[in-house]
Amino acid sequence: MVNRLDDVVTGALEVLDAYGLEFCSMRRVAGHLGVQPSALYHHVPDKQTLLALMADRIVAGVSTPDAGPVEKRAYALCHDLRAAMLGIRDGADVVATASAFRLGASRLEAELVDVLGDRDGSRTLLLFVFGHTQATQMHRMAASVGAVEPDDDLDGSFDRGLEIILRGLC
Amino acid sequence: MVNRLDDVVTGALEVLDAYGLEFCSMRRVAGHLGVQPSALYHHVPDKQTLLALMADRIVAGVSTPDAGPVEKRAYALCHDLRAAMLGIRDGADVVATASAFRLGASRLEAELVDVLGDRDGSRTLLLFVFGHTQATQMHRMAASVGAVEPDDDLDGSFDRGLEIILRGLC
DNA sequence: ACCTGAACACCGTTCAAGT
DNA sequence: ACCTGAACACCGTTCAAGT
Repeated sequence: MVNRLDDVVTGALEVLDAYGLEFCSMRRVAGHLGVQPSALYHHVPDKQTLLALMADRIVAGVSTPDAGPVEKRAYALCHDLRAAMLGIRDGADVVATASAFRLGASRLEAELVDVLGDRDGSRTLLLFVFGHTQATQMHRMAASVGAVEPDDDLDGSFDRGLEIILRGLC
Repeated sequence: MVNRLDDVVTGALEVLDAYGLEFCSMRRVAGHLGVQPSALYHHVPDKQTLLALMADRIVAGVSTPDAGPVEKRAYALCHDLRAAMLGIRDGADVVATASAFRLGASRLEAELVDVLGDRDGSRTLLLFVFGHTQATQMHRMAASVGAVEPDDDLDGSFDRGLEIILRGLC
């Protein structure tokens, strides 16, 4: 079986969605691809790099609308980003961790700075989106296992947090 | 050698500060305490619980001043919390992860709700403090190894982010 | 270019047994 | 109450070698 780097990332995302980050090991990804664990190191120098590539793919379709009032554009980006991360198991964890590593240098942050014209404001907004989405995803997981009573207004809480920051920003 | 739960948490925090979260394994903590790995399970049901106890200890001294204008009290709490997490290697990671698990149910969030009278505002503020401090600590680690040019205004960036949220809140 | 097979130095956790 | 010793089922990564 022949794999390219793209196939490896795709396979890793399939394992992530099926088993969660905790069990998304190099050995499991290799098994899923029908290959020995060591074969992955032909495509990727280490696990951290693979996780960064997975994060890039998760947010690949997210971007800022290029028309409308500043506030609406920022709002739309944040909502898209949240949806993309919620679209795959543990997606928020994967993206947040990878992004923390290059804070100040991520595409999303650069786009937001472009829209808002405010470095610290963009960072504040992004950190909130990551943090809140991680908490949402964690809470949903815990609730689906019955470990906690479900919170039915996580989306509302996200919106209101977003509005607090945008209010302070504009 | 006889250990209590408190000694185990203390030992774990020493290992954390000396080697970082990545190498803060149950086996290493046990070794540090001069005990077999299995001995830890007499004190703690699993690693996750130990990490939660470590997080509690890291923020144990943090609390809201009970006088002054609302904004100053919230500001002081956030700064104290940040300082406590920065006071130990990977402290922000440990506290943020443990807190994400009980969002809505942590002592710090309850105190903040008391001061601000706003659930979503408190959550927004806390998520920012965790996210920004994690990024700060990560960046400092990377800079100290020469992997990245040091950013000399992380503290200023934190303050400005805090002000954006407090402005939107009051 | 892409992969195998074997090895190295680790993990978290369980469990019977000891004191 | 606190711990040992041994085991189980895993990790990430390296490296010589194969096609």
